[in-house]
Amino acid sequence: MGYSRQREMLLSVLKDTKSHPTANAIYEEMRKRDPKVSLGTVYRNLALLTESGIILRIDTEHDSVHYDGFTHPHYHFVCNGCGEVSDLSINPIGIEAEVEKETGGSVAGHTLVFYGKCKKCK
Amino acid sequence: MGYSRQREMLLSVLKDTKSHPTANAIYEEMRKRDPKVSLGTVYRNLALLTESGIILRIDTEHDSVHYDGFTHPHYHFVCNGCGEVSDLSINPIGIEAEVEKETGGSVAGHTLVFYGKCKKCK
DNA sequence: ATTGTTGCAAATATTTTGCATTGTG
DNA sequence: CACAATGCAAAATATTTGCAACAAT
Repeated sequence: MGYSRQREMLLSVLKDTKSHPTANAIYEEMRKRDPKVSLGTVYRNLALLTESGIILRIDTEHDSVHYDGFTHPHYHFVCNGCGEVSDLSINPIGIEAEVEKETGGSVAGHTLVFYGKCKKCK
Repeated sequence: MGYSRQREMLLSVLKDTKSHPTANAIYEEMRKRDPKVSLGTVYRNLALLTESGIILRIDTEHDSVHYDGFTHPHYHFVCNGCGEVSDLSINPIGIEAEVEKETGGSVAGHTLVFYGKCKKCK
């Protein structure tokens, strides 16, 4: 994976926000800086960066996939009202070894998502 | 939500398997019993049953949404190799109160998904 | 020069919806 | 009968991909 201006731009968009944007929201933001970027490029780079562990994808029960530029291990809270995705600072749980024992496989990571109503929507 | 033959069939398909099928897999299975069922009906019933908490939806980083007829609280393991989704019997974590304190909102539930390689794909 | 990446547009895949019809209470 | 649910097909959404042109090393 070499360098590319668009990939840099995508990363910078993602690092500059706490809003966990969707592919389309990232696309819209990138278009403000360069109206020529294409949605295909956004998806291709999101896939590349996710596979390399440089960014994180967040799958929720609501809309399409959200992305997170903050890779330090952490969890998420999703509001069932407004759909907002926010970071949590609770400590990572340490039960992967237990899961490996139960499954007989190997665990590479896990995602933990809490659902509910945020302060505003409660 | 009244009774319907198709909804019963869907539930029975889901109760009879541990495979956490996708909407389409459920549709195919139902077609074997009644070739007339439509995919729209499957999706409508999956939405209804999920909202009522009668079944569970599982969002993974791989393919489309999986469903689970087993509602007793539990977590999942997804194989990055074959895509198989399996149940875990580890104990539910009790940190929703902590999340409520941090967010100032209310928590209704959470999902915890482990990723890795299963015994076969390892 | 070679290889990776892009923009564009078309193709897939997934999910939702309108509507006339049928099933359930 | 009244209302809910269905089948079908079309629409809306989301994502992936082929390919010729362009950018990076």
